[in-house]
Formats: sequence, structure tokens, C-alpha cells
Amino acid sequence: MNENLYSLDAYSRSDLFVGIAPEKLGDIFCRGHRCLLGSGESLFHEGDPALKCYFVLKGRLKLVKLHEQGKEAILRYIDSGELTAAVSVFQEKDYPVTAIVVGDAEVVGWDKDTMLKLMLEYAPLAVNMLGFALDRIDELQTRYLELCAEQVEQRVARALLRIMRKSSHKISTGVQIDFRLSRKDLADYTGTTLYTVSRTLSLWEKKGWIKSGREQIVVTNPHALVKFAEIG
Amino acid sequence: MNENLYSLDAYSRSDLFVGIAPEKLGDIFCRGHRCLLGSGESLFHEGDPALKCYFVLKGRLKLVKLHEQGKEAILRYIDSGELTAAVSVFQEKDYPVTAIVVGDAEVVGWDKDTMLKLMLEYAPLAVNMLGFALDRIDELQTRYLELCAEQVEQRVARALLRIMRKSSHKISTGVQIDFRLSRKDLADYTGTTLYTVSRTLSLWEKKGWIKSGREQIVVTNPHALVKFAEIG
DNA sequence: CGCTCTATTGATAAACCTCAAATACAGTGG
DNA sequence: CCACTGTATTTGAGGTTTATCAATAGAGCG
Repeated sequence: MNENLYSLDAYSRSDLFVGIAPEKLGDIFCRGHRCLLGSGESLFHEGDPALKCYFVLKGRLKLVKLHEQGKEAILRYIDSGELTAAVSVFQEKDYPVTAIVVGDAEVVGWDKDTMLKLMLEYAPLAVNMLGFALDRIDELQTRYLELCAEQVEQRVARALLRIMRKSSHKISTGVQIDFRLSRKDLADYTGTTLYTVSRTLSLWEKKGWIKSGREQIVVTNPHALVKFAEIG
Repeated sequence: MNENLYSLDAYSRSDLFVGIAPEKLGDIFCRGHRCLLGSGESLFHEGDPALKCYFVLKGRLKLVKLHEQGKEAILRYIDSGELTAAVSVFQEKDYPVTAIVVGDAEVVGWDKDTMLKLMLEYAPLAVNMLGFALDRIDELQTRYLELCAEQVEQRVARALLRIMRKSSHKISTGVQIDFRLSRKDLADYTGTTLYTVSRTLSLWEKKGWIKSGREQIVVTNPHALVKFAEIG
């Protein structure tokens, strides 16, 4: 029962369910399938038939898109309280991206039919989903422009700040990223190489803007980083 | 009356209105504001309060996003039969992009309230909009990956093909892009400079893949271009 | 015909990637 | 507690891609 309560809590905190009576959340919850996942597991894979969409109850997913020559781009981190793979509901397509679990995670999945029924039954759900889709378009467009117009260091700064604003906690020395984030991850997120990210972070460490270790970063001077991200 | 018929025709051909009875289109049409636009005019500008969303009846829009240092990215061309600025309906935000008219165009705009009423009255409209939003996310993600992983020439090839598939017509010597497309446009679309695009097109012209003039391109060997776009 | 905008092309420089090798670190099992 | 092993990270050197700058040529328009 504790588990159920926990999950319902994650539901009700999410903006996805704004406008839906809290007592209905149990119903929505029951009609999906719960799933526990370990670090590095993939929830769905690019090219698989898109059968379900998922709500993250706990933990985090990394959405990546793969390129032929082995390169990959991190499109987004999906924190708990967020929905992903909404495509599955509307189109008879394969997943266009891969979702990889970061740390441990717990998700609920609904298949196409169930989700369609839920959307008809709980109208705000569809509207909220459209709202989120538009948010994601905006974010992608912004990052697309940054990738076009800015140099690597500036993009890394923006990436680090974007991740920090979404998933970090204060510690004595600064603001720490909540999850394991390697140089390679940051590189894939910003369209560069792990070498360049490493050099960049080393430089910032010398300047006292950050403090970084193995797959782990603390931003010690967010203000300086913000300024740099804006001016370049 | 001829004009009305023309416009209704554009409506009914658009996938946006799938699921809505054709005889209702007149009603939807009447509740928006028609607007004729000349080449280079901007329909809305990044940073303006987002009051309306627009359906393109005729002509074409260019969606651009501007960067501080004068650079700009072309996010998308919007052909007739497509909707843009759906953000305006859902969020109290400013437009995140600028829409510039390419050639001459005719659009219909609905303000937020009208659009919300229409969506409630004609349910398929909301669902179709969500479907299109998801399509756009997919396209942006794909282009984002390409920008991360591919070199300039490959990206230019993909861009030219993407534009060709959407807006071209056959002529005796090949497939001609429907609208004026400068080297600068292609550069802004692919995240490079007009110089590099010029060099690339010159090369392809020597190879006999294209035939280009001032703001105008004919693809004479689409097959070769497709192959190049895939292999790089 | 002259004006303006677009395109071409060469030379140069900058940013960044690639490769290679060394080093640091976390986790594991003795 | 320590050595061991597999990653992650750092850093240098060198090369490639692509941007930048500059100058010229060409095309369309009044």
C-alpha cells in the first residue's frame, strides 16, 4: 500500500494531471502497467513498434537518438512526473528514439487503446499533453538554434545549466546534479566530443565555477556560468 | 465567391481537418480573419505576444528563430494547408519564432478564444493538432541529430531533398524547387554559411546533380543526391 | 545603364575533432 | 584493507573541417 501511495503522490504532483480530480488518479493509475527498471536498461528502443507511452514515477530516463556511424544525440532527460512516447498513441509508427534508464526507475505504461480511452474520459489529459508537446517543440527549436549559432563551450554551459535547473539539489559547496552525468553524456547532449567537454570542464574548474568528479558535477558558481552561457 | 471556393478547397485538402464534416469547414473558415501578405512581410515576430494561430491558404511561410549575434536558423517552411503558431492557443507566451512570407501568401488567423471554442466544438481538430505537433517533434529531433552527427555537405543534401519532397514540381530537366531559395536560406536551414553552401552547390553542379541559378535550384539527379545524403 | 542584391572563389584562420597515451577513480573480490 | 580491473578522465599533438574575410562577377530591376 505504501508503494501505491507513493505512486499516487507522483501522479498528483505532475502537471500532466492538472484539471483532473485527484480521486480519479487511482483509476488512471490502475489501468496502466507498473514496471521497475535497473540502470542502463532500455525501456524502449528506436525502431521497435511503438506500443505504449510511459509516465515516469521514480528515477529518470535518457532519450537518445542514434546515428549510423555510432554517434548519438541525447535529446532530453525525462524526470519523474513526466510522460514520454506520446507518439505511440497517435501514430502507427515505430519509436523514433531510445529511452535508457539512468539510475533506477519506476514507470507506468499504457497501451494505445487504454490511453485513447483515458484521453476521452479525462479531457484535460489530452489538452495537457498537447501543451507539453508544444513545450517540447519550443525546447527543441531553442536547442536547434543554439547548435547552429553557438560554439561548443557556450552550448556546454547552457546544457549544464538546463540540467541543473531541472535536476539538482543544493549542497554546502554549490548545486549538485542529481544523477550520474559523464563527459560523454554532456558531449552527446551538446553535439561535441567527450574530449572537448573534458577540456571545458577542466577550464571551468580552474576558474572555480564548478567542481567535478567521475560522472558527477557540482556547480559552485552558477552566476558566472549563466553569464558565460549568455555572452559566450 | 470564387475566392471563398478556393479557400474552402485548401481547407478540405488539408489533413488538419480530417474527421470533420466538409460542410462544417465554411463555419470554421468564417470565424477566422483572412489576410493577404506580400513577400518578405512578417506575419508575426519572435517576442510579440502570441495572439493568433494561422492556417496557410496559399503561398508559404518561413519560420525562423533569431540569435543575438545576428545569426538565424530556419526551423521550417510552412506550405499551404498547414497550421502554425499553435502555441498561441495554449500558453500565455510570446511567439518563440518569427514567420516570414515567402513569395505572396494568404492566411487565416484565429485568436485564442475562437480556436479553443473550435477545438471543443470540433473534437478531431484538437486530436489532429496533437498529431501534427508530434510530427514536428519527430522532424526536429531528426534534424537535431543530423546537425550533431553529420558534416555540412551531407546536411545540405538532406535539406535540399527535404525541401524538394515538400515543395517542388517536375520540369523537363529535373525537379525544381517551388520558391526562391537563396544560398543564405539553405545555410540558415542547415546551420552553416552561405559560402560553404555556394561551394557545395558548385561542386554538385559540376557533378551534374543539380542546376542552380539566382535563388533557384533544379535537382537534375535526385537519386545521386539521395545516395549522398545517406552515405555522406 | 547603373544600382543593388546574390553568388563565386581564393586565401587564411579558427574551432574542433581525432588519436594516443597516461592517469585517476569506483567497485569488486580476496 | 588492499590489490585488481574496467571505466572515466585528462592532456598533448596534429589534422580536418569549416568559418571568415576580401574581392570579383553576375543577375535582375527600375
